[in-house]
Amino acid sequence: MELVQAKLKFIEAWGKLGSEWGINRTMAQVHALLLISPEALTTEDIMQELSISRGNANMTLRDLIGWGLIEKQHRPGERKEYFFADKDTWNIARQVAQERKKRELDPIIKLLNELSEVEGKESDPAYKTFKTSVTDINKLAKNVNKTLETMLKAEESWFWGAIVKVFK
Amino acid sequence: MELVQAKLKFIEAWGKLGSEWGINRTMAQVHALLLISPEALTTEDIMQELSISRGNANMTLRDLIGWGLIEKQHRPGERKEYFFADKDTWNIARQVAQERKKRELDPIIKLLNELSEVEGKESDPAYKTFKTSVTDINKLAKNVNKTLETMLKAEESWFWGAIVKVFK
DNA sequence: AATAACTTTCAGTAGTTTTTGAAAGTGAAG
DNA sequence: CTTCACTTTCAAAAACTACTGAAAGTTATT
Repeated sequence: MELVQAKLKFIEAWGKLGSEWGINRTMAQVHALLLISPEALTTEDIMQELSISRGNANMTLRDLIGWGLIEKQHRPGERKEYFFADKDTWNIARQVAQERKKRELDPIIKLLNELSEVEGKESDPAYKTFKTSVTDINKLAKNVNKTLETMLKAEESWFWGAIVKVFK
Repeated sequence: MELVQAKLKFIEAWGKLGSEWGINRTMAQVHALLLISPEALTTEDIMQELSISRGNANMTLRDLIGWGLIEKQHRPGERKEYFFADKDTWNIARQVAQERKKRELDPIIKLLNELSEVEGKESDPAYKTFKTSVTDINKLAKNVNKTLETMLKAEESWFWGAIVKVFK
């Protein structure tokens, strides 16, 4: 396969994957573009490569910075801003995991803890079923949380080494 | 907290979580409703509880069956169909993991393998950066894949036991 | 074979999210 | 203090996704 087509395929696939995970397609595509680009790019470059508007490019870049996935670069003597992506895949995975944990897992754990406190009679089937479901989901959520926390702190090689050791 | 409000909160939260993960909000809410319901429910019940249309309820229930999260139940002497959710949280997690793996991870691994084959000169920075990114993501994806496969086969207690043992 | 009890479909509508592009903002340099 | 080179904002439009409800379809019962 040619590099040019391969790049297009990669950008497209990354965009699709993003949108399946609740991440805006354009954001994922801009990220993909920067990931495979050896040089930092300007807003103009990105607009051209992906055929998107200035406004869209600007917002998307801001969001990516918010997720900790890309950074601004300034070059001496130039007023333009350049953007480049962290190329370390493990960092990317951690960044994304951290952001989603904060936005999604943490609030749901908080809620589940509250819902565990609901009051009712053991003899009421509606109560019993509710309580059991909530308690079980809570346990699962806490295990996921613990594992994520370990991952966030861990080095890649150690993490997968440990996992593989147990699961082989 | 009262059971009635707690149920509403749970359904709302589950719906929100679903939509953040690319799962239709209504589908997640119907699932939540069935999860905390001790009895199997009819389409009619679900329409009423969640104030949704017949068409929506029907499509959503079909999708949930497709995900392996709920089942139809027939009662002797009745023509109505009843629906109930698998209440085992670990099964739910596995079902969802399996479905998403099949739809998302498997295709991306296939593509990454293809993209690893791209040809070019080592001296071309565009080529080198592309290749490195793709190779790294590929490695990560394969590790995730392996872990998921283990999870899909595993018993809950064994799985978390193993994880906790390593990460404590 | 007619009715009744239900389920499924789908064209149109409503609601949500994303994108555009022009205008406003910013601040460095002359 | 004005211009210039850029960045940011945001209202309106477009694109996308989800939902409705009436009509068509299905199957059990009489």
